[in-house]
Amino acid sequence: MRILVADDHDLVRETIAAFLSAADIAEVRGVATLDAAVALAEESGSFDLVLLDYDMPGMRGLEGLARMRVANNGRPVAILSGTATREVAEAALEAGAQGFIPKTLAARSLLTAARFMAAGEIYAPFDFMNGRGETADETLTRREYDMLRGICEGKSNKEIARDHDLQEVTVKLHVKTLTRKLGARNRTQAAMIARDRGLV
Amino acid sequence: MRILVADDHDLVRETIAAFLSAADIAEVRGVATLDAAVALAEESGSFDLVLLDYDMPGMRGLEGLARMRVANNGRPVAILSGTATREVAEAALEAGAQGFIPKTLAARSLLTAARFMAAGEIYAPFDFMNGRGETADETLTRREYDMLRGICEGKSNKEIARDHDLQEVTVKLHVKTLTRKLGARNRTQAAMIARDRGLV
DNA sequence: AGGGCGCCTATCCTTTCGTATAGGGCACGG
DNA sequence: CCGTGCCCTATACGAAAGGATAGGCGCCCT
Repeated sequence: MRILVADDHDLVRETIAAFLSAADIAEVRGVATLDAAVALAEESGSFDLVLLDYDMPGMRGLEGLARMRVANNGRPVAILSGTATREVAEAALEAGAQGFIPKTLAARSLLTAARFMAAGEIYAPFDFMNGRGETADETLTRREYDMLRGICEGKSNKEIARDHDLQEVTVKLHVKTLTRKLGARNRTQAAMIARDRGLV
Repeated sequence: MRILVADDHDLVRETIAAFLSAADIAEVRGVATLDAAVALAEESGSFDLVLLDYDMPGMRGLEGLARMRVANNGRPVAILSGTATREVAEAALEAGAQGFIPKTLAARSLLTAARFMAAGEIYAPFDFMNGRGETADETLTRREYDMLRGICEGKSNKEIARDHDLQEVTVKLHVKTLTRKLGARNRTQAAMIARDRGLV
């Protein structure tokens, strides 16, 4: 079985690829952009399953899904995301995705899901689709990402403000909202969560 | 020549891998955990050289070295570290490592060292082995590790104090010293450094 | 045209963090 | 026995962080 993992976050991609390789998956390839994924599929033949990160250079929402489906000769393409909402998941399935994989999914489940989708079935985790699983509409804005980067570098609000030519209060505002969105209690935990999810 | 780079820090791993690839190394693989490294070696055959980060999930000190040596069919496995002391380097060589690579090593030297080790020679940088290279006596005490764990979980000093039946001031004291030892400016940066080095 | 959203700012206030200084206790090794 | 290192505590103070409330501006979309 040949699987292609397309994710711009190294850690995620490498880990997933390594895990699938460690299972009985014969060939696992990894790329970091949609263009690379499309090119690889066109050049080396279609894959039994393609896992596409929703937030990846070139994706433009679900436009990238359509391109990939063509490039993969209509064979299974699933969306992978750590942040996207349930609405996005539904839209993805609507648009012909073979499944939707939240990055919070347990590794074992991923393997099951991968086999399932490669076999032509549509996979969507139940509790995610029914709101119970991390509604996660908590997508960060550009500014919030800026603040988050600063936090992860151990900077103070004042420094972050200076770096981006803002007032300290404004930084505090963004920091407050982004920590809420990440489900963190304070900046430190937000930094750790960001690190875990590769948001930095 | 096939080389495997196992390091949980994305940037380091990718950089080393890219550099080796850019040289005349035929195949360079990268993984982020010891388990992935072992699995890959067992599945895809042994490597001419494996570079193992000393601070990486699953390593448990030099236990991981032994596992990897078995998984790689006794072929060269070297230890890679940005923090470990000279004592660790010596212990690693004692335990059968093919070499010890401080991350401060120049890129060119790395290439030389890699070829050297792949050829079966034992590599250990002279000035590192003789004390001049980063004594790194900045080793944390038990208590400081306790505090660090709390910090990484996003807890407040007060909570950490309660968890360990201490006064808040005491926690502050330890936090201050450990952040100094780690070269961090504040708890958040200390948490990130702890993560990067796998101290948690 | 109005509503929603992202964004910026302001004031005010409380809590937490970080640092400094100054002790006492305990264990270990020279 | 005394130094050294680790640990705990106390008081105190300035600096950050965090939270609440309120308002203004620009943009997009229906």
